[in-house]
Amino acid sequence: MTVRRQPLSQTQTRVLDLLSAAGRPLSAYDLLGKLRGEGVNAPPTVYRALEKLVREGLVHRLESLNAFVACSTPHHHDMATFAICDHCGLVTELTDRPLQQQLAAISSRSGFHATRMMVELHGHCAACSAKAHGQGAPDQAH
Amino acid sequence: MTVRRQPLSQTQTRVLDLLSAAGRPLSAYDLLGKLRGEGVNAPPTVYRALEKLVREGLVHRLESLNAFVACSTPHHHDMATFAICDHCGLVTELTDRPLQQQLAAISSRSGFHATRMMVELHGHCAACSAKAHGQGAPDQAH
DNA sequence: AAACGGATGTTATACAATAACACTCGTCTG
DNA sequence: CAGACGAGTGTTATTGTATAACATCCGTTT
Ligand SMILES: [Zn+2]
Ligand SMILES: [Zn+2]
Ligand SMILES: [Zn+2]
Ligand SMILES: [Zn+2]
Repeated sequence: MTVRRQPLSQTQTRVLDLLSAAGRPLSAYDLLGKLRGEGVNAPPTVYRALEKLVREGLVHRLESLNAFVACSTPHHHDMATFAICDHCGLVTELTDRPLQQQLAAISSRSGFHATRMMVELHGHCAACSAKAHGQGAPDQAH
Repeated sequence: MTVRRQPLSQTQTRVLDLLSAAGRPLSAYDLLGKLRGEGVNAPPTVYRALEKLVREGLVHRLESLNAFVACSTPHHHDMATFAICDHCGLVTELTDRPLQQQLAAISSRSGFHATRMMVELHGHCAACSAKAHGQGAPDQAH
């Protein structure tokens, strides 16, 4: 099951690099901000690059944050699972095959055929759970 | 585990009724459109009502659609699972306790403590799958 | 009476995404 | 070679989603 990968354009590469370097989700406008002065001046360019990268499975869109992250292990999956720390903004991409199967099973019980599954968990990461201990500083998303 | 329910205001009741009557997701601006002429003229009022209803567990926000639906079985859950038909717009709220437990288990492997779990499946409902049979009319979201 | 919480109104603004159209460039093709 | 084509981009404008900030109202509490 080899995945054919189209070569990336200048802008697409640049966007992917920025996301990888950030190591956290960035909004399209965050990216646009970083790309101003490099010849990219308007939203459509950024959105088009992101669209391509998502199509290629190199980037995921986090629906609950309106933001994008570089895929941690580009393996061309229709399903992405994320644990999002509402305190420090850390996002961890999880992979769990049984979960994917279970989700497909649950939905198909009602005759549903899933083509795209998104799972986003909000809460607190290990570090922040340890620190906060029930209550503490207000949540932020960086 | 009885859930204390604050009484709803006029506007909150009205928004919930509109969502229930629609039987499908509505955006905040859809709701605002229906409420103009009833004394509601600006987004904040709608968003505040929605915020309250979501807090009370009577309404869910669909992150991947930027829209809201009335909870099919208001049972005050932190977790909601939705199957969204990209063809006809039908949204089905699923409940599966084992899934919730499995998700908690998967995330807690990495020390994550989830407070809110969002699962949204996109694909085709039973009716549309039967009709389309592999390919057919373009998807729409109504 | 004064303070308070909850809801609302109002204006303005920020943030997210797309429409529509023109242009370039490399590749394929007759 | 000329022309068609696809992918990417630039540009301007617009639509859609959500919140900030501040003022008002009202019923309850003290
Ligand atoms: Zn991934
Ligand atoms: Zn954290
Ligand atoms: Zn529900
Ligand atoms: Zn359908």
